[in-house]
Amino acid sequence: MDKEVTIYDIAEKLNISATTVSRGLNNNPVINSKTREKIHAIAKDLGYRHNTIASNLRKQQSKTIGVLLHEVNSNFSTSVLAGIEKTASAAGYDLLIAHSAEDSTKEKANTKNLLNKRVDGLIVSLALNTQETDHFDFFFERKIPVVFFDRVITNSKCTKVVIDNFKCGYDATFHLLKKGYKKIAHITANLTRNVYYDRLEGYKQALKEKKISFNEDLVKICSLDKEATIEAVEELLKSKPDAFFITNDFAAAVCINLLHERGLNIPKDIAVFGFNNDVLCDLITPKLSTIEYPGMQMGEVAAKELIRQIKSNNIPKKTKTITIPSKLIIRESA
Amino acid sequence: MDKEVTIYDIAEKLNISATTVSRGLNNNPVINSKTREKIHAIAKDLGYRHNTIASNLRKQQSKTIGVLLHEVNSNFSTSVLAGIEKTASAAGYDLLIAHSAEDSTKEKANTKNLLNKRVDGLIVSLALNTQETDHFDFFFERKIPVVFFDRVITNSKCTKVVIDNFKCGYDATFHLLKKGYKKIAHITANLTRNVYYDRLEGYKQALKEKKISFNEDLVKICSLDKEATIEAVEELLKSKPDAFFITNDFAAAVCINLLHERGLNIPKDIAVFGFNNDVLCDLITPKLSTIEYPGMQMGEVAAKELIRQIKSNNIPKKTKTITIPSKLIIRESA
DNA sequence: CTGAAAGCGCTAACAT
DNA sequence: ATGTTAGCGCTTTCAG
Repeated sequence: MDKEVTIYDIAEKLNISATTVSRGLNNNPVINSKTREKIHAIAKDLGYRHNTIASNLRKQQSKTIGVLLHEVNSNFSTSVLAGIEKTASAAGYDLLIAHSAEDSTKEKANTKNLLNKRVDGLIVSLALNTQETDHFDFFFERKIPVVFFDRVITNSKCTKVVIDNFKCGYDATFHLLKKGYKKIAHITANLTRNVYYDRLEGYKQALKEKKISFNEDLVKICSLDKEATIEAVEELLKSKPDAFFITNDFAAAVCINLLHERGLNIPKDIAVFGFNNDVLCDLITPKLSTIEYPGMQMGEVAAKELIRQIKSNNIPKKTKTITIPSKLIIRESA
Repeated sequence: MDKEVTIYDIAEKLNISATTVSRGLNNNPVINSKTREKIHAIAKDLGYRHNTIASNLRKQQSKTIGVLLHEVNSNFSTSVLAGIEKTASAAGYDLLIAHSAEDSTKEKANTKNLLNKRVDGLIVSLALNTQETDHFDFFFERKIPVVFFDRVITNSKCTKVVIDNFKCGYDATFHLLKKGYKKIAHITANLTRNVYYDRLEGYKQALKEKKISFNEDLVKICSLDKEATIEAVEELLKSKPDAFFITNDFAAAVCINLLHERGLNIPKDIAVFGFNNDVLCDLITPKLSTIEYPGMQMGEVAAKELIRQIKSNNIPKKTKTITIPSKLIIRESA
């Protein structure tokens, strides 16, 4: 690497102090505007670039937000990411993004790395198999703000941005029941994650209100990818359900394909209800009824709250839950 | 913020020098293993965390790769991102991600920011409306490796990872012609971006070989989002095409929906051919024929090449183009 | 195997 | 309005 130009080089050239140069470059109003202009001119001339690392070391901050995602390769994750990016960059924060690939071990390593990188705050969605969450204690102890979204910690005191998963599970199931479907299969994922647990509880509650007893055989836990979903649907079909409530639109679309192959008509013979309101809902046949799950908004709200906590240096003492509105989107499949 | 523990605190506690502590923490083999263990123990005890910022300042590196995306909210972008992330994190690099939201001005600002942040290298896909590319000169001048992928600079000497867009455009068109379609409409985006330009050239070449004269009225440039696509399809239908070749699967799916609404049978009345091999291709009816566009692999290759250049400190003097294999995926729609 | 000294580039406190 | 001094926390000589 060629020698980098520093503020000292500029100072020397102008016969002034490095301090003045620093102030000039930062447009500190205390500096004579003539001097400031000269500084900027020489800086440009010499090809100076601000050394954010040195500045950050001195200022003891990074102006960077760590984002810990369980997976980046999904529509929902990216919507959230887009929301975070938009809000953070508007406030002058950079994003350091890590993803855990649904692996708790990697999540821990990433947490530590982001801590070392001195991120000013952290936005997290937990990996599927994360059980203990003590790797976040480092942040809590140091009073570095952490905001969880979607897949959140359930026991610890923390800030979380979620949708009302219980209500969504309830509403979807209730909608199916109201339409006359009685034997509703449910495909979902690891119940240690709040999102899936709460939806299942909502499902149960709706059944209860309609005096339908809960049948364990109608519930399948799987990873919601294509193969796992096909397996789950095939298994569930043995119990002859008249509807599927699946906590992921992609998986629901896979299910619809399989039902079509079996010659079933949707929604006449069997209904399918998804979750997320992914773009694909509108593009498949029949169009998928689902729950709107506003990822972009979730990202925006999470980032906004985190930045607020960073700036005010004020972390809520108690659990703070922000609930994003969600709603039923009824299309053709149910 | 509570006072952070530094290597000096550890040194004091053990009555050794900070140098030794530093070496111990970095597992420098020159240090007595007993001493090393003691250092690690105390470090843990005091809640020490490595200060990457200070370390980076001293070492004059950041172990960070800047990623400049034109948009994060798409399946393709995220596949690439996942590929980059996987490769980079395996090699110990962090990702600083910025997106330009298809805006050249934002792209420039991001470039500068990443430069200041001392990223060790840059991976870029250009915004739709970027014309001049002198904002990358800062990197070239400083011999900081830059790898472009997908939407690349066409004139300047640089490293690029692409698919053979010309061939893809040719193959898709040729396939349609071979199947007997003769009046092929083409919907694509801004032709200053190589990807769209090259595909159009491929389209023209295939027509030429089949002695079909190029008809400008059958080509529409648009942003490929839902509204723009609908408008483009409606406009093109006036020319009574018997096939659509659309350079984006999502837009192709929107087109199929619209054609269904018009009561047209696909592929009997009219064919639709997409681009990307998005997951939705398999889920819509009819299943979409398309071009496989391996985003994940593109990301992996781009990151691997960038890291190679960083480590070897060896930037190719001439343009280096890496072409990722792509292929036709024939399903039901064409 | 360990330590002393220096310095990465910047900015904040304290002068003037 | 500008300058002096010091130090953020680490690693890298160089010396023992």
